[in-house]
Amino acid sequence: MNHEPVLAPMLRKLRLWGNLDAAQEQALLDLPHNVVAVERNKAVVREGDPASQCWLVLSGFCVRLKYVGSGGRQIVSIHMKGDMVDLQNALLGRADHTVQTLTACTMARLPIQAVRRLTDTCPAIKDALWHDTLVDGSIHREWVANVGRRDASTRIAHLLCEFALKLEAVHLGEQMDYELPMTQDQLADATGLTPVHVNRVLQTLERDGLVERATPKSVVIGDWKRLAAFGDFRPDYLHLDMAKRRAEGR
Amino acid sequence: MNHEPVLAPMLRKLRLWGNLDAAQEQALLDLPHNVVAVERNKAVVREGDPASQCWLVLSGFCVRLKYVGSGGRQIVSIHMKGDMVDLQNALLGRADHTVQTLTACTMARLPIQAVRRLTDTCPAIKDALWHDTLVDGSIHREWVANVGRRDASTRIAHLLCEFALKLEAVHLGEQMDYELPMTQDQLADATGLTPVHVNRVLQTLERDGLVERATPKSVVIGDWKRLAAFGDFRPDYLHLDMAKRRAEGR
DNA sequence: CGTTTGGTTGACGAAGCTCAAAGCCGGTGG
DNA sequence: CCACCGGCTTTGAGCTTCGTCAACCAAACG
Repeated sequence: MNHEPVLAPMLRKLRLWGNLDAAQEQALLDLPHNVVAVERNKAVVREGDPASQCWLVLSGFCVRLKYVGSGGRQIVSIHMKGDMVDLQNALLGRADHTVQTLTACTMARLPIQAVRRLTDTCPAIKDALWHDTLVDGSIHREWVANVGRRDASTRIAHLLCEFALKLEAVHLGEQMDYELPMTQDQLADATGLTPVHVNRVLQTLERDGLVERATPKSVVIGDWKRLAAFGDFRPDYLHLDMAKRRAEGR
Repeated sequence: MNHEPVLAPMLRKLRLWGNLDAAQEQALLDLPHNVVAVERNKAVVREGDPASQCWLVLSGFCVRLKYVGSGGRQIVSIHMKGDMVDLQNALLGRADHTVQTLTACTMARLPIQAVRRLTDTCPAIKDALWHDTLVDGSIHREWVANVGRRDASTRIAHLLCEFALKLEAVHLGEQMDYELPMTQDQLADATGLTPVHVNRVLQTLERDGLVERATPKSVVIGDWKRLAAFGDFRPDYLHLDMAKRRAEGR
């Protein structure tokens, strides 16, 4: 059987943002890289580090996060297969946030100069990557609103919806029933809450029939429409056309 | 005397992000545009609208914000002279957030196709604009952390610091003493708090000698270092080199 | 089997929210 | 010049949501 190129997941993601011709796609796949196995809960980039590498997630899940003075941590985004998780840091030259794995991951490390060389010779690729960072920004804005203006249960429901939809976009299948790769501690760091409170909120969500949880980490969304409504989730900010269809469709 | 070109403030900002040669700078200044006077508290772009124009702030202040289901509003960023306040919406094609003035503003409206045409013919300009959107993303991440993980007074102090530093970057002067162009309502929308609570926090900040407020809106930062420490403000996320010097320097 | 990691529970406390009223301008019109 | 008005700020009292602390539990793993 025919092995898929290592960097194919990145390509699949970038295709969402624009059309690339065969030569451009090949150039992307030919980017120099090493594949690295990273264990769970490891920081691959630390806030403040000079950043010269760009990390691409091939399998597993990771997050970007920031520490605040009081010792708290705030997760600012969650990433999965195909995400170039550190393009921002690498292009800006110095990491303004930490990148950490949630689960064991396989990641590809691309030297940023090679990426730059490619974007400089190929405008379509530069556009795709730019677009990717723009969508990233849109998601950040939604998170500011989520954390700033929604109450705990709405906030968590919203996060569960976003995660489900992103999973689906990557796997190109239905993901209304998935494993959330985060502990309640980490969920708390993503929502600006306490682990204890996250625990209680999850219980009420379950009691209200909005999710089922066979094991602590498994999430089954019984009624997508109801959860999305409860979580004030309108997927436009993901700028995923597929997302839009789905949210209305089911 | 020699009139400055209308779009000069944009140029001044973009120069922070990279070197442009004279021809490139001229091309930017020559972008087609109309100048519009916008009164206070007017939305120039609404969430959900198709976005085909890009707005540039020439004078005054404006914000980007999102509405949530419960009726709340969350301001996601604050903008001033020289900021291309709607590049993100315009490039993504549909507005994922609202753009609204805080004060009366003069703004320039650029057709996004013209901007695209320019970036397509001139990679250096595309890079500068890309960089601008990347810094924007970095600021968003800091806001997620600010709103998610800092308590009310730290959060407000942080915002005051960010504002002071951005003012300074634009005006190229000292801005430890400025007019905050926001009501306490708006400050609340930017920090995810209630107006009432913002009011009380401002009073404690004043009582503790961290700021002085001759009139409600005027802010005088007596001791920059102390306010920055209190507000957990480390300016690296602004990716403004000047900012760094200043924060340590005084 | 112990140990570790994460989840669950309870009692209590505090930060911040709500509601409502009152004060304080700066502007406008009589 | 004064009275009124509207937008903003300030204050108070009571309440809710969420945080803290501390213990206990359950599954996973060596």
